[in-house]
Amino acid sequence: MSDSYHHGNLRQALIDAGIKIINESGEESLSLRKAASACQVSHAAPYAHFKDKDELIGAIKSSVTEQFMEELTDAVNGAADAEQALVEMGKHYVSFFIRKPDYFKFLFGSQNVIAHTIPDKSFAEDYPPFVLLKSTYLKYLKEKKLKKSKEEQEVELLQLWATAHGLASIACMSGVETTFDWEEMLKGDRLLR
Amino acid sequence: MSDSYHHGNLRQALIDAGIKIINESGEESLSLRKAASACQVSHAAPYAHFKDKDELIGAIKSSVTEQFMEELTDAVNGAADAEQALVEMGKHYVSFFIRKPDYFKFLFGSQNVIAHTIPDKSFAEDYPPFVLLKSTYLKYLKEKKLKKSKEEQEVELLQLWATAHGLASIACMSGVETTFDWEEMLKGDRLLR
DNA sequence: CTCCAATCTTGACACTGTAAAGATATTATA
DNA sequence: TATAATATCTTTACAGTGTCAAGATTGGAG
Repeated sequence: MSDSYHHGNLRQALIDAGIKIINESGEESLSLRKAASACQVSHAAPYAHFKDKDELIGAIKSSVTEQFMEELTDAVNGAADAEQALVEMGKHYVSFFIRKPDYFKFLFGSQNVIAHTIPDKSFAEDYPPFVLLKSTYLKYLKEKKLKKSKEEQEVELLQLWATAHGLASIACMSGVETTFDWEEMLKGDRLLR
Repeated sequence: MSDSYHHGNLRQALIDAGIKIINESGEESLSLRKAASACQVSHAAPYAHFKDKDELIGAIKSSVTEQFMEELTDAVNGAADAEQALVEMGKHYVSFFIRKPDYFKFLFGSQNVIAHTIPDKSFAEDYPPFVLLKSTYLKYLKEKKLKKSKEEQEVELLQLWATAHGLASIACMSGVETTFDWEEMLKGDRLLR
């Protein structure tokens, strides 16, 4: 308990410090030494918990992805039916990153989130946001009693994901408020019908 | 002409060296000093041509974007009609980055391409790939004699762009060959009709 | 109580971006 | 053409970075 030498929970503290730094001054200013000193610990202490700077970054990405998933899950659970759940999920997929563009740059920037988050990369079948999208979409098909071939389902799923992800990317890239109308895109026989 | 002290065209040489480094070992391994030494020049020489590392990176991004535009333009010009031009442009938008995932990470990664490429950021109205997409789309509307409101046009344009960009992003992220069917997405009353 | 493994510190190294001061070549000026 | 101004490049220096090695400190298992 004597907290001179042993921090107690340095691993989590480093992750939190990293997130704070990213929020305050962006990813590019995140360094192992800054995170360490934010935890009042020597510059080499992180190496007891992370093999690499990359490993710390991977842990931070997982943590941010959990935040992201929390919002998506809430959006889906709060919807009246599966169709609205799809709409709300897409809306939040985009608006989350518009509110936190630094998160988007961090997650989908230089490195590979998916490779970081999931071990075996069988496309994105294990990537949490995609898993949630897929299950919601399947519920939607059942709800509307729509019969589609596997191929058609894959195309629609990928298109839904790509549209939301592309919008988020474009918005975060340009830094300008994109006046997109997500409902307009989904409805009107465009992506869903 | 005595090429001891003065390089002759160091600015362009640095850009080329940067591109080569990115292609060979990714963006994260690109440093001013490496680019300088690749041009057989001292490590501070770049500062005669670029205020910053950021400024060199901006120049490289412009150069890569030109390459990208070349392929898109060829695709559009080689098409029989405007509809096929739209399809081909989208196809190449994605496949270009699948062939060069490091380019995608570099362009749309940590920094802001659009802010780099164009001075005043009025959304993306000046971003070359978007400009080409827009003109092609308008030609397509005229060709098919389709009347759409300004709002509907904007939604469709943004959706086209987001879909292509999202697919590229997802493909480059996961690192896995995405078996997407671009034509399937565009045709079949999905994005175009 | 002792010993071991986990955790943390200290010191060192190579590499980075960038600034300042000086050297050299090119261009403009007179 | 001679000289001055400017652009280009080198050298030196410094703070910050990731990472490693060696040692100090601690909590816990036996």
